[in-house]
Amino acid sequence: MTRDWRRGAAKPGAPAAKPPPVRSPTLRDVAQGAGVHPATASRALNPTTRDLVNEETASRVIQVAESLGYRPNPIARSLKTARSATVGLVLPDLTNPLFPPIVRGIEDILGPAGYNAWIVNTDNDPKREESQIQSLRSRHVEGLIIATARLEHPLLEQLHAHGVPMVLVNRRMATSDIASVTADDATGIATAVRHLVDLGHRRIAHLAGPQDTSTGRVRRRAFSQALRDHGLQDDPALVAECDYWTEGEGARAFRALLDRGSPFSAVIAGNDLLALGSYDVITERGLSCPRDISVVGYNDMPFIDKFRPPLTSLRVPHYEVGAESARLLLETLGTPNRHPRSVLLPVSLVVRQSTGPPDRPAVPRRGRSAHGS
Amino acid sequence: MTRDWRRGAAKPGAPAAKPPPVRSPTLRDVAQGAGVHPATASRALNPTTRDLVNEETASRVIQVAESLGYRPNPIARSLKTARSATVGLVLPDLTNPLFPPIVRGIEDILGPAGYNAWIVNTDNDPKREESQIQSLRSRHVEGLIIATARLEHPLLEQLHAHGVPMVLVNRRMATSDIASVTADDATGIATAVRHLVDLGHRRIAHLAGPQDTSTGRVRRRAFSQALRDHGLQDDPALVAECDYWTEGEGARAFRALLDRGSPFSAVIAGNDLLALGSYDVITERGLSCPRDISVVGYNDMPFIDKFRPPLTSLRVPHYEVGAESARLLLETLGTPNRHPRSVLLPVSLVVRQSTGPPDRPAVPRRGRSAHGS
DNA sequence: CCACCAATCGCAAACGATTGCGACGGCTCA
DNA sequence: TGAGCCGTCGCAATCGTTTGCGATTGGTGG
Repeated sequence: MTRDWRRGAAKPGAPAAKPPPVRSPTLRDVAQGAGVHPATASRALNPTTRDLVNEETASRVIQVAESLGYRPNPIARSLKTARSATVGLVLPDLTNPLFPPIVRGIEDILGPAGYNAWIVNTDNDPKREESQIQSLRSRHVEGLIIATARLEHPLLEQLHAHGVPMVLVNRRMATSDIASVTADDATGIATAVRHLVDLGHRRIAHLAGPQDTSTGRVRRRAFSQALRDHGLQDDPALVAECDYWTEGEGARAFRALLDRGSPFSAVIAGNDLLALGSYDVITERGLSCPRDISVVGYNDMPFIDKFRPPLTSLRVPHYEVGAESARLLLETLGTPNRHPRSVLLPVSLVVRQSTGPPDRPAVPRRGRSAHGS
Repeated sequence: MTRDWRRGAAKPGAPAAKPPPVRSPTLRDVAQGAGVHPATASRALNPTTRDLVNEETASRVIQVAESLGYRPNPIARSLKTARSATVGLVLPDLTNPLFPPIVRGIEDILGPAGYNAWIVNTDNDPKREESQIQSLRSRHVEGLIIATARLEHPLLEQLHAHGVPMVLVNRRMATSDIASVTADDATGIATAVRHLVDLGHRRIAHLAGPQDTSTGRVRRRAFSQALRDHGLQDDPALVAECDYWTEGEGARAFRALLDRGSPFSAVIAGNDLLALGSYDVITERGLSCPRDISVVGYNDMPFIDKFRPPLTSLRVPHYEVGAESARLLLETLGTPNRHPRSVLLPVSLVVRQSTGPPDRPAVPRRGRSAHGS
C-alpha cells in the first residue's frame, strides 16, 4: 500500500475543489504519475544512474516527466549534492570592451557542458572582490574564472590552497601555479617593436600598464628585451607607468613622457585604452599621428579601426581566450588533481594608420615647463 | 569522491580525532554555540523575526554567528522560501557596448537592496531566449529585467500573464502594459532633426532600426513627424530599414539609400552602430562626412567621440536607464499588484564633427548599377 | 488562588532532490 | 532444495534553512 506522501493531501471534509496551483511539477509528481517511488524516478531521470532501474520503468518515468514538463529544481539539487553546475566569473569591469568577447567565449563552452556562469564585477576594488567571491562561494559555484588577478594576490592564493578550482584569464600570478590563459604578450610586443623598427623608428617609448598585473609587467619587460634585441638603447626615460588601464591614466602618463624631454618618434601602449589616452594628448599638444608620433595599441578593441587615425594594434583572440579558460576549468573540474596547465594564445599585429615612418627626428614639445636644461 | 572544496577534504585514514572540518559553519553550529535551538538562532539572525526572541539571547546568537563567521546558505534558504534574492537580466548581446553601462546601473541599485543579477545572453535568438528564461525561472529568480523585447512577444506576454514580475529596459511592447524604462526617443529624434534643419539641411534621410522593436519604430515615426513639423517633405525613398542593429546592416541599408538616387545631405541613424555602417559606405564611395553627408547617431556609445569624424549622437543616460529599471523592478517586487509604471528618460544631443552645413545639393553617387532609368 | 495571557523558545515538518542500504523476487548452480 | 547472487526498487536520511504550532515560564487580574 503506497502511503500518500503528497503534501497537498486533501483536508478531510474539504470539498474536492482541486485548486490546481501553478506550482511546477516536482519529482514526486512524476514519480506518482509513473507509479514509482521518487527515488526510482530520480534514478531514471539521471543518465548516470539510469542503468540502476529497469529499462521499461525508466522510459515510462521519462515519458511522464516530459508530458508533465518536469524540470528538476536546481536549487534542491544543489542543496543535496553541494554542486551547482555553475561557475563564477570575476571581472574587474564589464564596461571594458575587452571582456564581453571573453564572456562569450566562456559561455559558449560552458553552456554545452551543462554549466552556467555567474558574472560579477569588482570595479577593481579588492574589498568588493572579496565579498563578491564570498557570495559566489556561498552559492556553491564549482569553480572560478578570474580576470582580476594581480601578481601578488593573497586572496586567490588562499583559495587555491583551499583547493578551489580556478583559472586565471588574461592574467597570471607571481608565485602560485594556477592554471591561466593569456596572450603571448612577449611575442606580441616583439612584433610591434620590429614593425616600428622596420619603419625606421629608433627611439621608441612605452606606456606601461600597472606593474602589479602580469600583463603590465610582461609587456614592459618584453619591450625592453625587444629593444635590446634590435640593438637599440633601452632608455628608462622612455617608459612611463600607468596605475590603471584607463584612457585618463594613459593621457597622464603620455603627458609625463612628453614633458621629460627625451625625444621619441613612436610609442607602444600597454593597451588600447592607454593608446587612446595618448591620442587625446597628441591632439591637445597640436601634434599629429603618425606624422609626429606613431602609436601602437594592444588588444585590438572593437571599433578601434574607426578611430582617428585607425589604431595599429595587437590582436588578442579574446573569444578564444575565454573559450580556452572555460575548457581549462572544465578539465580541472573533471580531474581535480590534474596539474595546472597554462596556455598561451598567439597575438597578431594589425597594422593600420597610426604607424608610419618617422617624419624627422622628433623634437618633443617641451611645453613651457622650465625643468631640465 | 565528490570534489567539494567547501568542506575540508577529510584526509582518508586520518583518525576520527575530532577532525575540525573547514566546512563553513551552519545554522546548527551557531545554535549549538549559543546553546539554543536552530529555530531560535534562525529567528535571532533574521531582522524581521528578531523580536520574537529575547533580546539578550538574540544578541548572544548574533555574537556567536559573527565569531564563527557564519554565512547563511542562500541555496537552502532559497529552497525553503522559494525566494532567491536574485533577478534575471536578459540581454540580446553583451558585446554591444550599449549594455555594460545598463548592467552597471542595475547592479548598483540591486546590490544595496540585497539582490543579485543573473546575466544571460540570448544572441537575439528566440529559442535561446526561451531556454535562458526557463533556466532563470527554475532558479527561482524573483523577477526579470528584459532588454530583448520585441513589439510582439508572446513569451513575455505569457510570463506577464502568469504574474512574473518584470520590467522592460530600452524597449516597450505593443499590447501589454508592462513596466518599462526607455529613453525619450521622440524628443531625441526631433532634436536631431532640428539640429540638421538649423544647419541648412532640407533633405534628410533615416536609417531605421528593426521595425519589430519599439525603439526602431518609435524613432522612425518620430523622424517622419519631425520632418512634417518643419514643413519638410517626408519622402519614403529617404528611409531605409535595417533588420538588425549592426554595423553591417547599417552599411547595407545605407548603400541601398544611396543607390535609390534620391538626393539627401544628411542622415539620422537609428543607432550608433548603424551610423558606423554608413561611415564605412561613405569611405567606400569616396564621399566625405560631413562635407557630402552629415551623420547623426543614437546612443552616444563609449569612444564614439574618437571616430573619424567624431560622431554627433544622441546621448541616452544608459546607466540611469539601468538603475531606473532596477528600481522599478524592486518596487514591483515590494508591492506586487501595483499598476505597472513606465518611465521615460531624457536624451540630449551631443554635437560633434559629423554634422555640418550642406556643402552643395548632394548628388548621390549612382554607382554602376544599371537599375532605374 | 486560579485562569489567562504574553513572551520565549523548542519540536518537527517542510522545501525538492539524491543516495546508502536493505528488501524482495527470481534465477542459477551445486 | 537451499544458498547465493543479481537486478529492481522502496525506505528513509540528508542537505541547511524557515515557520506553524505547541509547550513552558512567569506575571497579572479578578
